[in-house]
Amino acid sequence: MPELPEVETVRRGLEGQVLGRTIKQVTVTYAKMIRMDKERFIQEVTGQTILAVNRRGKYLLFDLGEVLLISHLRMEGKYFHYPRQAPEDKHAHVDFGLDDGSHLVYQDVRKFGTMELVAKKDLEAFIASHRLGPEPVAESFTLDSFQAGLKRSKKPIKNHLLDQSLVAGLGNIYVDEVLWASSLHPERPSQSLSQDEVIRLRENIIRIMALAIEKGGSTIRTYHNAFGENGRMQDELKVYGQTGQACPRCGHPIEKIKVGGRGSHLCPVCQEKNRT
DNA sequence: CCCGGGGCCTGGCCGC
DNA sequence: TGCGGCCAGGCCCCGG
Repeated sequence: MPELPEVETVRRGLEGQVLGRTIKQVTVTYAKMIRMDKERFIQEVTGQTILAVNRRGKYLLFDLGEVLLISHLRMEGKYFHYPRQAPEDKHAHVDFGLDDGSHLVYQDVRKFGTMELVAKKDLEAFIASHRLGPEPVAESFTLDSFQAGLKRSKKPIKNHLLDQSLVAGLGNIYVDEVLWASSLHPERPSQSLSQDEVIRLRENIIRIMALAIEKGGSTIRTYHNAFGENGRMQDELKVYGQTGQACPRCGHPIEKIKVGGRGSHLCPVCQEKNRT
């Protein structure tokens, strides 16, 4: 489940392998993941050079000059880069043949990932239409806008952080981690947070996302080697996947509950629900 | 407007 | 052992 740190790790890997390469040929074997006409996608991508590999939230942005190829890995999407022909793989859905004879392959067991082309000038509109909040860095993710967004909503804080609108990039793992670090119960209504709690939460989001990027992301369930799957952040996780283990802060066993239909790990003592 | 639930997918796991 | 059923989960869409 790639979240922002894992996508950033993938981005860095891709940058090292395909930057400056020209796409000579594209093969799409699962058309539904291309969110536009498949033939038009192939036609527009073929012959373009990868000028940069950027990222916004959990989206990868391949800069092809006039257009951006926007790729979302969703749950299990992965990129593989082969120096020659790619091996047969029933989970490989898109194959980009590059001008040095190498192949960049998108592989996705669950077929949830998406690819689309967006004109570079329409990037801001794309971001706005997807209600994508700021990157979780201090300069972009301001206390004022975060606080204002929380004040307007009764939504449980966990659901609110997952919807990407207040801040981009958090998924189920890192939301559980930042809420634990902030001693906040995931079901606390957004608007019930005190100013001190909002300040702490924001700082923990910025800190934990930066740490996770530095650690190369988390490797939770490895099926194969791929970009971004050599992470070390899993060793730093305090609550995610730690059901029954002692809370590192108070020693009470970590519990797993459902919040908004999602598995949520928490310490019921440190993250008491009925607090200010 | 908000919220909840279903759909998209498939492999792994559980229980019988 | 085999198999049915359920779960995981980001995001979108629909209905209330």
